[in-house]
Amino acid sequence: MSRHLTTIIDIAKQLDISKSTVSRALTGHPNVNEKTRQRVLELAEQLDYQRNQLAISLLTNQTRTVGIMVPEFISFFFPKVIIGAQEVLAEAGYNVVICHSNESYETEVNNAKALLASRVDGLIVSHTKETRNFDHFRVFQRKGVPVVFFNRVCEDMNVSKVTVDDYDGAFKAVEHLIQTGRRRIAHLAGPDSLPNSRSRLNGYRDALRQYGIPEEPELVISYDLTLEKANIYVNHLLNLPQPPDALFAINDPTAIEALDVIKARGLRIPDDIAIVGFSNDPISAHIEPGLTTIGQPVSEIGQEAANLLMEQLLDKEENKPPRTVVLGTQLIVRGSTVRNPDNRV
Amino acid sequence: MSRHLTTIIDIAKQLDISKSTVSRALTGHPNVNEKTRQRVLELAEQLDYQRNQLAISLLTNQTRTVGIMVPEFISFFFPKVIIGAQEVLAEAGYNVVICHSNESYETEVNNAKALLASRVDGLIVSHTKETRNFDHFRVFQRKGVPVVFFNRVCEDMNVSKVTVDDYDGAFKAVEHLIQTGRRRIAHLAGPDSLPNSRSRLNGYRDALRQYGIPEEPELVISYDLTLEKANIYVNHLLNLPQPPDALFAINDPTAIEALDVIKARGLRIPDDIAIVGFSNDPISAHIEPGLTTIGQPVSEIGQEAANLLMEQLLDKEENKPPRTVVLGTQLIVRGSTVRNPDNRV
DNA sequence: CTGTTAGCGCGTTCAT
DNA sequence: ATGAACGCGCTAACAG
Repeated sequence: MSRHLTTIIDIAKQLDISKSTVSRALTGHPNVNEKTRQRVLELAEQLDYQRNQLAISLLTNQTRTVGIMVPEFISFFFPKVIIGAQEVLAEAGYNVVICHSNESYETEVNNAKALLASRVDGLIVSHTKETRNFDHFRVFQRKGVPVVFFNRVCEDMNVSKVTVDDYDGAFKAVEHLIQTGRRRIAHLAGPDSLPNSRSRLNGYRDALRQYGIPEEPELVISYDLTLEKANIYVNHLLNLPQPPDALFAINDPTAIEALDVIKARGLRIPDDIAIVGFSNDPISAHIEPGLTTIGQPVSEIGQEAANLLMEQLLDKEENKPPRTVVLGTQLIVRGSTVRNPDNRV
Repeated sequence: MSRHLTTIIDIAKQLDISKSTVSRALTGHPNVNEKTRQRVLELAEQLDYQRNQLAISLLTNQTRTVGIMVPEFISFFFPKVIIGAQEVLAEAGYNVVICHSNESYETEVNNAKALLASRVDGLIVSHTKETRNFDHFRVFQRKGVPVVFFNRVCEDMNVSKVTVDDYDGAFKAVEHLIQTGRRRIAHLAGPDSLPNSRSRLNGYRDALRQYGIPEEPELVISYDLTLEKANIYVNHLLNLPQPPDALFAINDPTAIEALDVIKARGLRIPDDIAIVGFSNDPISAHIEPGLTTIGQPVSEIGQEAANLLMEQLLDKEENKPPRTVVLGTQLIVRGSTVRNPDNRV
């Protein structure tokens, strides 16, 4: 296994011409004899010639590759965002390198280093729930590699961002619970470190306030987004002297875990307790009862992120200021909040 | 934004030493004065120096990067395989580039070219359902870049492969249906082009045969794995003069679609018709009733694939022959086949 | 211990 | 229309 791949020099030698000519023929340069070009192209084909992207990147100082880093990609959300971004990026001739940090700050830092070392032209990222320090992302900025955050965004960095209106989504979710008659509405919130979980908490609070319902501190629990903890806290809420009559969960997996716990305890949904999630995970439409949730335009998040990145990539010189795009959400009503939902989606 | 990243030459100039010394200091070469090393390390830190992986790869003719290409990654399966592979690969110091071909042959070919151009050291791949021609993978082989197939494997290529025992899994699924009293067992099969769908079909057939149940051709339908078609064919089966009393679906999404159709028609599961899927998708445990299915060791598939690749990567010289690893499956009984499943997983 | 030189594969001047 | 020479950033071989 010699592992020597054909280079333009090999082709040049065999054809007894210079490598410059081969290079020109291959890249479609106008100044090259049509017959020579044919011979080069033929031999290249015959020899399985593949241009070495490494050499070109080294030469041009751009890889036409962008990195996408996500905290996980088991749930449907991040893969779908990635696909959305990839559509736009591929269209523009960019390759994509996908990394996942596994919700680990350390892995995130390492991935960032690897991405920088491999000289990506740009970075699209949603950080881990552990991330407090963003220096590993600031390096990109400092080196002129544009960064776009989505979903989980660093508020302190002056870069483009894509989010959904988490505040509004949460508000709509809680408003829906209130309008269907609930008064003791619990909220399983995410870690305080994530801006979107703070926004959702604010939406929850403001909805209660607007409808004149006092907030009960014992009904609001922040947790680390693991299902084990979700299980514990749902049980805790149900064991309260005055248990809640509704639960607004930070995301669908949490809501589904809650639903399982509640069903296992023999309570009826939505009669005894109603549940709303966030994100419209595909599972939500399939469970019994269906989960009322807040839908987000997932692919669009990816597309927008890619667009914002392209904006920075193309206007290298003009120094376009970063932009933030906030996308809308949608209340999707299913059986976990009303008996006969009409718009079962 | 100058986009000039610090190089060892910059450091060398500022310290008035040669770039070789800088290189040595940075890579931990023993032959370098400890004081010089300190000065270099300090300045490098201060200047945000990041080694240019491109240059090193060009030089060493290896990128320490492996490509993983999958047909899709919305379902849980492929992401989980990727994570499994990544664990092993990261441990061995390899980076991973993830591509998805979106079940499109054309995209697959393009991805393969890009991966080759960016000089990955190896490739782990599961091909699209459209793929009939494997020349774009053979190029890797020819160039000495090891390839490992998993899940959907090319039978004609002499490379390492990881699969599960699809035949045995299907056999167990159908046997379970027979043992719980079903006789008219339909099978929604995958496209004939996929070896694993052929194996599952064979398992189905042999189970029937072994239990003396004649195969009814009208009960076996091959289709393209899209949910639209699944919907159509399930309805078709139910409209048969003698509808089936059980359905073995090629995978869980298909089974879940069938389950929805069957419930919508007011039939009782498992009394009127039983359903078994394949792959143990997380959704399966959450739907009503739970879906009986065949579990596969998903992360292990990824880990094994990575191991087989490493084997080829390390023994470049010795020319180790490719190996095929076949992993076992597990019948997981839930409510879609028996009223009170005891081992609800 | 350190500096010099060569070369990885390619595109791009600048000549011819 | 073609060739020679240079350089992208780095490591390694060879001299000191």
